[in-house]
Amino acid sequence: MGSPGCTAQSPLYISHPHHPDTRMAWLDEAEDVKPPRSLLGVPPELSWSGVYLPYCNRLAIEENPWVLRMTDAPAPAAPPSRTAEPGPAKPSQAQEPPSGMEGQVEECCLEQVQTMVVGEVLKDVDTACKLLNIASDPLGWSYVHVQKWLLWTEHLYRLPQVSTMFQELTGRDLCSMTEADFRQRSSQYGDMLYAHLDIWRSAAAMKARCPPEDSKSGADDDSWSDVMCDYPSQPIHLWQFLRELLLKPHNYSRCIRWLNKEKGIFKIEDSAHVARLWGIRKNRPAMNYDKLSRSIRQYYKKGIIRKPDVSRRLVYQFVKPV
DNA sequence: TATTAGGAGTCCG
DNA sequence: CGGACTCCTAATA
Repeated sequence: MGSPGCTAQSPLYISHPHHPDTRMAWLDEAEDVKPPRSLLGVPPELSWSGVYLPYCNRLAIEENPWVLRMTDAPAPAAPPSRTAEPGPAKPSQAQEPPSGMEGQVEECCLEQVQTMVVGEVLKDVDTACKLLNIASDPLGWSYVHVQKWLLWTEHLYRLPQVSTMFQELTGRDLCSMTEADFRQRSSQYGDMLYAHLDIWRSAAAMKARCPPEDSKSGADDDSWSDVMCDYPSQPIHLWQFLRELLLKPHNYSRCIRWLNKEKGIFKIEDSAHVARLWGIRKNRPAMNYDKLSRSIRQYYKKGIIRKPDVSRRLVYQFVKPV
């Protein structure tokens, strides 16, 4: 039988790259989707740690693998139970918790997890910045940047369309708004957006405090920076965008990946997802794979992208490999 | 049913 | 004007 099986479990579920059954609901169609309520009510005056843990617990459960990959932590990952509470996770395997230094160990682990989580959040904010081509500090955002961020946030938390409630606002405007102001614009999701903005502001503040220094630090297979430096803030071309996604397998291999990097052959694994990302990037909420693929096909004539010799569905080839 | 291909009109920087 | 978006028809797997 073609029963959808795992899809019916959570009311939050819309679509997920892991599932072949990708039911695409663009933002304005997602009326039945409730926001992750546990995100709400996070007092803005809380510090990093206070803010992040609730968020990350939630986000891990929300399953946002292409953006927030908390679940990829090297620690023996707890099975993704659907309880969002930050309480002690019940070990599912036969593993006796040591009783003696339990407190110390727990505290130490907590700190490690916290550090890791903060790092991951910073990375994810950074990735989102690059994907959206906006600065990480909301204070510098234009109207357009604000809208992009809103679209992105809608996408992330599967919110119905809220961006219309925040038109004509710069990042500075946004930052000067109180939580009540947010709620006034969107009674249902205002506080959540406020909290999410707070994360970005904190991330920007953190980045300012600790300068990047990333450069050669790790074997971070690939870096956006070179890509982004080439086109500081110009309108990006589709082929460039696709290449960017391909150069970030860590985040996007579930939706687009190389089949043969040397030859420039790649496969779009989740066409709807790639289209959605492109739509967010270009501020085109109505973007879909139909249109995206039409744009790709325009590249045939221009000799930028072509179908590989053996044509396969959703497989394309850069004429000039990277 | 989703993907592929390409024509054609439109919009925008 | 170029590039992308949009809508379209038709073919194909």
